[in-house]
Amino acid sequence: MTDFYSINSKFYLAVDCIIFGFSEGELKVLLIKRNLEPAFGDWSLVGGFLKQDETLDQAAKRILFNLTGLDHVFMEQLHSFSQIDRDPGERVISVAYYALMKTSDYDKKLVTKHNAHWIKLEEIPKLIFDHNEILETALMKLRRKSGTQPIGFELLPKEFTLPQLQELYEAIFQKKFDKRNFRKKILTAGFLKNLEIKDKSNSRKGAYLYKFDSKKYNALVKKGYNFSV
Amino acid sequence: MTDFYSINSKFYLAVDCIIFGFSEGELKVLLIKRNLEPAFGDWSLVGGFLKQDETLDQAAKRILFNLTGLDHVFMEQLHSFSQIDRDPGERVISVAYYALMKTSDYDKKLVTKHNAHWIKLEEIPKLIFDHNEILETALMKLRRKSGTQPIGFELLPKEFTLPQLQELYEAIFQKKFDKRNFRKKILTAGFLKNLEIKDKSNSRKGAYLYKFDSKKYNALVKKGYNFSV
DNA sequence: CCAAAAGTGTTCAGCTTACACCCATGA
DNA sequence: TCATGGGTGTAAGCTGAACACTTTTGG
Repeated sequence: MTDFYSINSKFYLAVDCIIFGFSEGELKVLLIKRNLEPAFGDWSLVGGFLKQDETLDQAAKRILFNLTGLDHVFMEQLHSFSQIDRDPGERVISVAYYALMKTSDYDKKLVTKHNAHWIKLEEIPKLIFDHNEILETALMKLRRKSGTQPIGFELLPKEFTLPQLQELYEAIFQKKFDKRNFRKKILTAGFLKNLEIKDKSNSRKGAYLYKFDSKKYNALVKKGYNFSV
Repeated sequence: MTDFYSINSKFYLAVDCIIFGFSEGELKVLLIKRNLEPAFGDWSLVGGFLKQDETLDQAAKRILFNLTGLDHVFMEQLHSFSQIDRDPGERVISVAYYALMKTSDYDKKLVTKHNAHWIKLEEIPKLIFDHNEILETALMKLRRKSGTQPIGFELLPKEFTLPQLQELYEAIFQKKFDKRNFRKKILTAGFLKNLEIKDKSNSRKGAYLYKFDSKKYNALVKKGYNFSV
């Protein structure tokens, strides 16, 4: 029985995570400056190896949790990378995941311990192996997906203002939107709830805080609605 | 050096292919009725194991070529499936690929030898392992992607008629389109070339043959065009 | 001459885009 | 009172959806 399998090769499986965040009006990625071999001192994505008793999804969750202390983060499988020499040490297949998180609530001690840093998209350094390519793939996916599904909200705090939301979409798509049109589209869609509280941290006048109402959104989707910016 | 890696586990990596075709107005999938162990007699996707000296893309190409004798088929990585017991014999991670091909030009001897059959979407049998789930994922991807990129043309012969094209999109999206609106949208897009030849195999009047002009299409895409039905 | 499929235009509604000024407030 | 960011409406153009009849031709 096992013979059928054992004529085949086995491979190391890495899980690498592209962790996106948004703060100070900028899209950022959580990157590691490695403090262990191999490639000591080089920059890389957050990653680890798949274990026998876990699925890829579980491995990705474990890796994210170990670094940030966060559970229940938006996370999705991206693509598997298998260039033969992508890791010069050994043949390793990497399954990439991307995550969207709120930069406010993660465990800073853990992140410091792993020597991880939030790096702006425009300031991404050379990463080890094919990690720059993986990151590029993730970014394309984020753009494509943000255009049709409201995943952007995963990057904002639970309560956010419309100017913040617009800033986020402008960071994702790298272009400016018209304030009035943007608000109109978002608000007429009907899945944002105005909390009637003003956030004055950014202006004297203050901007209303809103909350994403996923129940209303899901009801819309069932009726055939498709979010797009 | 190798120590760093060797504390980790290795895994079998399968590559499973969902091969879509279109004929007689129906979307079909090429499935294998297994004539070898394990699971003799059961239905499955086309698949194989990754080898040491090839990438996943190469493995997928090899598997497709061995079955159909075709090279240069549209093919894309879909997703990796890693449920621990998905294959009850051994732990196997499966990387799925989907392919779109013209059902006209494949090597029928090879296909017969592997006991493969074109099965209509509505008549998919119970498949081994999680292959039904994989197929379902592929179908969703095909629908999503056909909505924004002209991949449907991969399923038609090089020269095709507009009624054929419409039939294809109706099969993919499982709904009828208005003939006039469909033609208008496709033709005004400008990447179809009328060959001024009529195909009379389907009607006395005959329908004009068209060709997909990928140069024109790529030029459009560069200008920001986005295909959608 | 007729059955069967191919081909063809117009109208209306809703959506997207472009565009400029007033509002509220703390310092 | 003023500087700063937040908030608001309307008109024009474009796109998507609905809808029915004529054309061609082999048998």
